[in-house]
Amino acid sequence: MENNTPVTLKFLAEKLKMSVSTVSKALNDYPTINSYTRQRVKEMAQKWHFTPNKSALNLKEKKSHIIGVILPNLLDHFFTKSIYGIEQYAMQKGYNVIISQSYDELQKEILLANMLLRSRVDGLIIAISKQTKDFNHLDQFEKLGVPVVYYTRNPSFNLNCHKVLGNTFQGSYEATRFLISRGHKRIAYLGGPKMTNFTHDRFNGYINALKDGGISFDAELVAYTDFDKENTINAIQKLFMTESPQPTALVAFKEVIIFDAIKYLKSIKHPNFEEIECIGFGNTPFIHYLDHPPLASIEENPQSVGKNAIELLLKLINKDIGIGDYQKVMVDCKLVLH
Amino acid sequence: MENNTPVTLKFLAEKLKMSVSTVSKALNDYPTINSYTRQRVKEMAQKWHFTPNKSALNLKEKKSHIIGVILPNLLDHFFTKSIYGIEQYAMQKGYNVIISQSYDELQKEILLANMLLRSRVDGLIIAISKQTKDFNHLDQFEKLGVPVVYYTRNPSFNLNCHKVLGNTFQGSYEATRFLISRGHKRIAYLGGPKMTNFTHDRFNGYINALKDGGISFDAELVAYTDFDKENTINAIQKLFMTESPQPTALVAFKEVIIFDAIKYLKSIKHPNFEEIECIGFGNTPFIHYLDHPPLASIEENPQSVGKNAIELLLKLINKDIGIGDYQKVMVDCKLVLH
DNA sequence: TTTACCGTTTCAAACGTTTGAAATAATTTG
DNA sequence: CAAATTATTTCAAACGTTTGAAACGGTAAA
Repeated sequence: MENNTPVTLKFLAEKLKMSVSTVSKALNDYPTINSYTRQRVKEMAQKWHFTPNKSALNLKEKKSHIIGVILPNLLDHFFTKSIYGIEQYAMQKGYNVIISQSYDELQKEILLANMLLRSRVDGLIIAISKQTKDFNHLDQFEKLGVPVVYYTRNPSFNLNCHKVLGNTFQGSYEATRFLISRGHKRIAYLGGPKMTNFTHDRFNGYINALKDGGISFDAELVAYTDFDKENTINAIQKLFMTESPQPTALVAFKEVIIFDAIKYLKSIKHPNFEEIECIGFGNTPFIHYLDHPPLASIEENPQSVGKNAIELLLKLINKDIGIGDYQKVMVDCKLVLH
Repeated sequence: MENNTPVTLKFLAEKLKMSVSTVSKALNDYPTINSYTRQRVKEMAQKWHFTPNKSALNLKEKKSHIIGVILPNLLDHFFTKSIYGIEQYAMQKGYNVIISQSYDELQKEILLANMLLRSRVDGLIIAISKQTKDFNHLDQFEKLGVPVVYYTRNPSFNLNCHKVLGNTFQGSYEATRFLISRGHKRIAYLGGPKMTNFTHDRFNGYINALKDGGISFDAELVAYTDFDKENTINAIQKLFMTESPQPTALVAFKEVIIFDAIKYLKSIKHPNFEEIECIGFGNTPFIHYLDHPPLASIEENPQSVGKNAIELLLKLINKDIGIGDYQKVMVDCKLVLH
């Protein structure tokens, strides 16, 4: 409008008839700069809406001020909400966030990781794909000094890495205890893909709750699936189409899986599917439209998980924490009744 | 690993005992460079995994290679899917995408717009909030030569701007015709927030379909709402709690609104809510879990809308199209039966 | 008057790239 | 064999910022 020459330090310096370095130092509050000069510079900068050129700064500081985020997909509300926590905090600290989806495919994840590495991101936050068992494509980040924070999903074997996880043990413990308190004796457990440890903790929460509640464990009440409907149906068949006494309640590793389960039981006209009380991880807004909504949801506080992940990552980037000093952050879950 | 000095042009030049400019020109296929030299340079670059430093390039080219995207939220699957179209194409062309959510609030949108402008994005793609009536915060982009593409949501009055829209006229026309073909005589129309024109086109599609189908228009069959449940209930009351003959079908500006409608009708035990045939915009994966799913969905092809938006934006950034030569792109909808 | 020492400002190099102009090397021409 | 021409490489400036070192003007001490 007024002028189309870019407002740079040089521009301000010419207006003020002083050198570029004086202007720079004045804006950065160098003590050697005369306070009157500093004031004049700041006024001029404000008047012209000066903003330091990020590319120049990046070049100088050898940083990109970009954080890479890889997650399986954006259709899962957990991830969508966690992004809000990440973006909010990153933006505040002057970082930009690049979000990319692996669609739970290892090949795609590798491609994205390489892409982000080439983009020279300053750090990476990742929820690994369900296929990821090998971590070469992620280890290269740390080798180059780029910190990586694993969030939500975490390799089952003891990998040395920074992680931010939902306290799924506590989540399924509470859910199971709640079901026990409602009088259930036969509570089924439906677990997720075995390759990521998020199954493991949930299962232990269930087991411990049973023990503490004085109910003996029955392996027939446990089945596994993933995000594939067919596998879910198989699992449901294992749990509900047996000779032994049927389960009257269900704890599932993901709430959406319960929807598939109920739909299937309904389709085969399972005699008392309406009475089965289900609780799963997640808190889908959609739930209220269902005729047979789950009894409760385990709210995973995705926003908090996201915020913790970015907070940790920034500490690593700023070397407040050593890259080899591996951290583990747990975020509690909360049982939400409907 | 092998070495921690950064792989730059200078680094390669020293290895090859030639000047930085030769290396640069060889990599950029300058015809003045000897082909043998070029080959040697390229081999060396490959060997050391050379990638040009983006910050340096950005500084030189006076670009950020960042595209800003502002959208109301990520919980709506339309937006989530449209992002995929945007990101995919942008990444391919060497651009990064910053996504931010306005939560349909004008104040937040203004904040984000200013933030992105200060971040020196090369272009902006925006789905305006439902509160946006004034465009100062967006006009400043074009004034500074930063192109803006409005997508999906478009100001109702005739604003000169670049837009990529779903062909909602065609979408609701087809939906209405389909309902007529199934014998419906009283088809209600439930529209959305009036401030954005996306209501307008949909309504016209409905009207024209009625006309072409030989059904006379009845103002009593039209009501408006937004994303607020209470307003939806009011609208449903207007449509379904009257003396005059009840509607037997419904066309809604958003599919999720239908869920609220059905839920309400069910809760008040509306005598024949199960027979009402509904069609809305959107194609929610969730639909299959409902006991009374809509008859059909109007698929808006969000991915294609996103892709068209970023394609147009990049053309504007590269000045293949003049910033003042306003473009309008329409993406057809498709009726999906369930 | 010279020297020393402030407080303040400016110089100059650096970050990694591109690119027109200038310099050099190689080849052809007369 | 010198001159002209062409092919190839290098120089140097620029993009906008930061920052240690050098320079400046002024005052105080010797």
